[in-house]
Amino acid sequence: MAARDVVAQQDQPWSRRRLRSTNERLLLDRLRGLGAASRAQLARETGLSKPTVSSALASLEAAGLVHEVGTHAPERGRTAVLYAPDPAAGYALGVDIGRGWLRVAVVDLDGTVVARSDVRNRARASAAMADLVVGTARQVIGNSGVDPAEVVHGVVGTPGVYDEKQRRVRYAMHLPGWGRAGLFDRMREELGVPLEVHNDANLAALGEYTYGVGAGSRLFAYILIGTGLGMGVVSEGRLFTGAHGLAGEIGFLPWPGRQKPERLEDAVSGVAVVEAARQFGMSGQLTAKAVFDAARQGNPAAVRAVELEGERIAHTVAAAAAVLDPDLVVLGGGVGHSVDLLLRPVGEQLRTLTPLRPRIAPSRLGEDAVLLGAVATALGTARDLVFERRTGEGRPVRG
Amino acid sequence: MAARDVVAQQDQPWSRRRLRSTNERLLLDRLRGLGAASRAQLARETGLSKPTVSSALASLEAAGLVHEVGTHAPERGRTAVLYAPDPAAGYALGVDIGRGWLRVAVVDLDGTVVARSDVRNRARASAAMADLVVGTARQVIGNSGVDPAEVVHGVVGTPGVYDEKQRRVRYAMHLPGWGRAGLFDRMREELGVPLEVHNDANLAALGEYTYGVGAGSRLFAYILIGTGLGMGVVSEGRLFTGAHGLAGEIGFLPWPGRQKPERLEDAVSGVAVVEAARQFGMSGQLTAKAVFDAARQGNPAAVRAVELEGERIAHTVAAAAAVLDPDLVVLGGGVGHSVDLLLRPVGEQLRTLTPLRPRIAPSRLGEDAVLLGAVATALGTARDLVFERRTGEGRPVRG
DNA sequence: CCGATAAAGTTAAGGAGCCTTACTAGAGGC
DNA sequence: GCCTCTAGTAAGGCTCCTTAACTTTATCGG
Repeated sequence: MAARDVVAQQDQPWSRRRLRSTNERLLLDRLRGLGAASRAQLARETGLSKPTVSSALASLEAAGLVHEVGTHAPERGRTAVLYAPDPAAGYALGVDIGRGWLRVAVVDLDGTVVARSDVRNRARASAAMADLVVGTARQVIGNSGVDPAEVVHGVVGTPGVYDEKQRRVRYAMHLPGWGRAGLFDRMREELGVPLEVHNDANLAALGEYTYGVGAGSRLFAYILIGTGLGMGVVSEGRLFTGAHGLAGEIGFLPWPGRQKPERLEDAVSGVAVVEAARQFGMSGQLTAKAVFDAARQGNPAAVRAVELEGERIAHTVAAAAAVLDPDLVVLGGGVGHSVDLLLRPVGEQLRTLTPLRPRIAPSRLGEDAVLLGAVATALGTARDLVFERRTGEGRPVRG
Repeated sequence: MAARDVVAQQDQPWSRRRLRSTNERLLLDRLRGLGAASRAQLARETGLSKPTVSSALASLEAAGLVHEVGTHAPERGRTAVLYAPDPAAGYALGVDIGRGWLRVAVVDLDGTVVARSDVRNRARASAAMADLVVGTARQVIGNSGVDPAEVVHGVVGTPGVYDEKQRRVRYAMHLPGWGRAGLFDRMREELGVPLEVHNDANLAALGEYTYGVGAGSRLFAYILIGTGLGMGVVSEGRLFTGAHGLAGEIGFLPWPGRQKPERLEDAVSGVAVVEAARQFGMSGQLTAKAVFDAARQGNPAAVRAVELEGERIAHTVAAAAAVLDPDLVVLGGGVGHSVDLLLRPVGEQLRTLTPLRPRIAPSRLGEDAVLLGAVATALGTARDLVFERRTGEGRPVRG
């Protein structure tokens, strides 16, 4: 969304006002990259002249986006005054609505988590779940000691796809009633924070890209295997969403299963592992985790079930590799703990399926991937918002 | 490539020189969109002031990028002088190297084809093929009457993937020796035109997006079915290439064929249609075209072969749809003429494979898709180049 | 035919914001 | 104490944008 605004602006004319704004933005971004820097250093790095840097930095300081943060003594010569972005100039909210857990975090503009809460999600009705989200978010903001008005943006991760026009979630098979219209509007209203809604696998991909093993990848795919099955794709640092936000809905991949075509999601998700294990002879109260644990102990039925799961994931990876050409595929979600068991069978099967062999790695963030992705996304928008409102306060606007 | 430069520039500081340059660029682009416009009209549309538009337009005219093109009488008031981009300010070269045909076109900056030649490609050795390309390109430029130095950029479409580092084509299975290093360097040198090399399916996608049925699609996939099998993906108007330029190499899709896993390319390409027809009982000297023609006449073996081909294509489309979420899939290439026969079986099979059902359409450009894609790509870069060299000639450069 | 109106385009004045140059400030080395 | 080196400031100039007023050229209505 923020990115689209920038693109739209490129058709606008360039007056000196825009020039100044762009240079201030350049300095702020550079400062975030460096952590802290002197005016002279910024001038060298950006190519701007020293006076320009001084004046732009003064504006940023007046707007409260930047502040002095210490000094640095060069080998010889006058000591420099260091500036850094003010992390307290605004805050962002991240929410991960999972079937089992609800996670909420508030971060400052540096991306540091200032408050967080993970609560079991026992709500069955969608209204109760919305209430839980709002309540927990209020509580986290309260605990953080941050003025609620300073939480300028929030991002929510949920299964399914958010339809901007109908203002509701679609394709959230595992959350009954969650597709009702108006749910998120109510949450926005009660919370008083703008909320952006994204698919959980997409956010997990962004999280893993920003804070995890995906860093620096040109094209990277995150496969979320849990109750459901999803994939998020990050291309050149930006989320790849497709025409209707359905990109990566690999639950819909054709899968050569039985006579009647079966959805891949049903063949790969946690439920399928349990089903396979049962078919191979395991019995009792099984969960996916239990099957993986048994396989680690050497239980033959469990080993065969895991082997089969590996083959199925390999099929998914092979399809994604042929279409997208990723340089890295990360496996995460519920099976995240068990990726060590899966890597070998996936790799072996992949060799028989396709000559393409992207690097495959387990998630580094584990259960936090979705939340951190939400936080990273919200942070990006929050930084934009805080920067944009600067002008209005700092100086009078004239035509 | 041009797009990447723009991104890189965004980290550079914005001085006054850049300001002017950006506004001139804005005006030129707007002018291309409108075809022709008066200064007052441009001022209204861009938001720039009238004096600024006058002065920037004068610079552009001095640089030869823009010229007066007529007048327009408003309902009342003084008649306006109309300006338009000068199409003769530079030229671009497009080349489609296919196994059967070599196509070359020269276009002016408006995108109008000023000369074109299609020749049979009978060369078997790669060196002969390179010579044929250079010879034909020279001839087309000669016929166009354009000064060869004014052909500022060229784009070549070929099967396979061009490796920028090794400076050679890879994965061009159907062109023996075509992967040799130095081939394109020699062509560049002998022709004296910078040549960019791209995968043919990718260019076809871009061509169909720019001039064909793909116009305005948010995410669109072009499936090229001919001697080989390839897919090009255009996302938000830009080519989607993946991490190593292999995106859309759907020849590598896993395909539930026989006992031994078979490459999808072998199952879907033209050769496979012939093979299937033979298996179903046809005989004689068969080509893919012959099979399709026979099917149109009602030959049962041919009909079954076409049916099977439809199922295979449906499998491809289903996989692409689940991963990419396109709003449009175009079928083109050698089977382009026969898409009418395929649409029904593809649609039917797709219904059984996946709930996702992107719009499927035949190519509008047919055999010209690759060439027009090459031309469109070259045109973009040529416009950039011509705009950039303007400064050097028009005015002295000062720090 | 002549003034009113309207649109296109130019001229002139003013100002925003950048750069360069030249300076001051402060820290170490000899 | 003086030299050198780096950080930062001050002054002046240049570019290029905007606003506002003006000129030019067309139509319309009397």
